[in-house]
Amino acid sequence: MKEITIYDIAERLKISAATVSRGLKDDPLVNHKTKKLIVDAAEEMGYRSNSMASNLRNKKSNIIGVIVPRLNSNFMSDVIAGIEKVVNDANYNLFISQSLETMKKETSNAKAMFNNRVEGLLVSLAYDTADIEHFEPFIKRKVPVVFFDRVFEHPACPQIYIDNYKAAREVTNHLIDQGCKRIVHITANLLRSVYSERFNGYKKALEEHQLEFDDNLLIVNDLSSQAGIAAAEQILKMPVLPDGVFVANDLCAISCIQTLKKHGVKIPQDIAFAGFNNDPTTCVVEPNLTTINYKGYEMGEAAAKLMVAHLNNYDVKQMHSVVLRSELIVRESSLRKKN
Amino acid sequence: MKEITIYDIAERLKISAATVSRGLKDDPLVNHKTKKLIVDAAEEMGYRSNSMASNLRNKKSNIIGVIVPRLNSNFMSDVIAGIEKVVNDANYNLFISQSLETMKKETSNAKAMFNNRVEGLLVSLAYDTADIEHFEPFIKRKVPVVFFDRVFEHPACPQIYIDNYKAAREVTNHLIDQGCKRIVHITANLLRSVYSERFNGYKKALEEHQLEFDDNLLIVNDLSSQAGIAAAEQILKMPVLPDGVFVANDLCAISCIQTLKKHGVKIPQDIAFAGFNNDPTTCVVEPNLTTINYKGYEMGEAAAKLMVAHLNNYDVKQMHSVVLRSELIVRESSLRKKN
DNA sequence: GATGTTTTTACAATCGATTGTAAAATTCAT
DNA sequence: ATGAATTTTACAATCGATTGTAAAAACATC
Repeated sequence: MKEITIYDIAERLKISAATVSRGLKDDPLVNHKTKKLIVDAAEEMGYRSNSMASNLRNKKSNIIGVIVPRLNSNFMSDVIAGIEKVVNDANYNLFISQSLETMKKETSNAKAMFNNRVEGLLVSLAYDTADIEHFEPFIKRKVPVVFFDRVFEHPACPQIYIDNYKAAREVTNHLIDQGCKRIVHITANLLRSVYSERFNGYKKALEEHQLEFDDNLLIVNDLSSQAGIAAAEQILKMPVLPDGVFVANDLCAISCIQTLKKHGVKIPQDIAFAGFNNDPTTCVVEPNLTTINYKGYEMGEAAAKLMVAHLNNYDVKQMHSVVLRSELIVRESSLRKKN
Repeated sequence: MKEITIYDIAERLKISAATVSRGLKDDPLVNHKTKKLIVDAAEEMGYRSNSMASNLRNKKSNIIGVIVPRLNSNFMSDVIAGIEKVVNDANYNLFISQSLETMKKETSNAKAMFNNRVEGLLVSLAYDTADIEHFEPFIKRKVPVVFFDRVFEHPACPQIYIDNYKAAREVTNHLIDQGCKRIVHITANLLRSVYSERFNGYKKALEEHQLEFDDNLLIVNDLSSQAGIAAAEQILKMPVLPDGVFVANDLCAISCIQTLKKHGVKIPQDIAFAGFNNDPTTCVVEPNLTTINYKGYEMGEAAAKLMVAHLNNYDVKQMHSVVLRSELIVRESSLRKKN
């Protein structure tokens, strides 16, 4: 099964390969009639362009790399779906890899991407990534690196995220509104800006209502389902039970709720709950979970669009960060007052 | 920022590019000492191999393509995660695209994959794919096509799936065991073997217990959350309420349960429920949903491993299909007898 | 028909790594 | 030291598409 090349077409038509190459891509240097002959012959002979040869010649790989902590989370698969759509429509190809939440794998993935000469890199950082040295090779070579969700501040790297500070403040305000005075905050590594921002929003809301921040009410874990159970146990052991809990993601919030329920705690009467992400599960758990909604799909789209714009040299160099909309969705888990 | 090539290294060391090329890949034709010189120089000069050049020369793309119905489902993101791991470890790269459940997009994705010269294709078919004409170009060129989950029988294409027939039969048997006599089956396009097999398993179990299959108890939809609500309404309108429901996925089962609950139906006392997939949500819904567990991650791994084996010409040509383990997980939603 | 314009096509080098083969360098035996 | 055997290295062609430039063909003008 021999591959057809432009040389084969050239030979068949008794013209030069250069003309074939130009003819196939609508170059004005080629006569209409010849063009048609070329395209027809290509079709008939089953020609397909060899992207490796063309990439080599053009010094372009046509590949956009993606590194995310995990592929199998609700949020992330939405993001990937959004990225895929935009990138495919722009005729780029996607290389996807996961860091499994470790900086080590993130680094090795980045190196692989680098060696594969991706033309751009979309990144959401791992849980323990402390610096972004490993992206320097890209930045040095002016390969655009765009961060999304779990971002990192760097002058050369655009960011896509939501206003975590504002959202967290809104959530906390809502809980306070509902009469909560002792609000536990469960979150993850405060090195990640998403979590530190949420934490700051939480503190700000407390402050605005003259509630003092209590160190004992802060629980830092990895926000896994497992961690939610442990957090619940920690809460049950508190000398005074809190009356509200704001968890930085839904997964952990839900397992925490379920554990507390098993111990007879009434949600929201005893403890009001709020999560973050609006996972589908939030509408299944009883009571339904109050949360922050922000669409992963749109974040993926936005990040990919920004990347494509950069690669096409559209005028976006001045766009350093894009803040996406997010909204508080109030459900039963936090409703203690009847309106 | 000029890229370093083997020619640059050759010049620096005053040897030929051929030797550099060989030295970098441990060819026995190159002296130990020279090898070290080459590797050191490459390291120092910041050399990175140009995969496009090497792919062109080797006529290999190093790319494995993946086409799935949707990226953003629990099951599928697990699968992708499994595939990613295996493929990355084997030093291949992944091109991922989604058909969005339409044969049309599946076809165009396949064409794109073909033009990008993927070396292998992993496919889970779209909802309405009726034939696999669009994969013929791959098969003709001996590019391995491996189907997983939503498979299609073709002598040249290995398949990875679970025994849907057996699993469905087991689920149905369990419901019958719990005293159900009128069991509704909610499923999707019976063209897809996953669904027809489940349907057959369901019928088989009925037959084994001398229960007659009733056409009115079969509901075919797209198994979406929306469809679950509609199905619940349809059930409520039935002249005689069923006493059991077996849904071909969890998503639809859960929305159906929730709708029925809203109408005062008691689960499992009035109607026992079972789903399929073991989504995380099954442990959140009340009552927890009985379901079939099979790990997407492992399916992804298995499919990718089989692909890599084929590409490496390991002795797997005779492995036409791989059936993965699945298990019934009994939870409250179907437990009417106390053990 | 000679000259000038414009359109169309061909030549040849290039992108960087790979590999069969020939040539050179080294080692060894005598 | 000489020739044979072996190790090490270099030459050159190849993979297929691209593109600047030169050459050829077609056409128009006087």
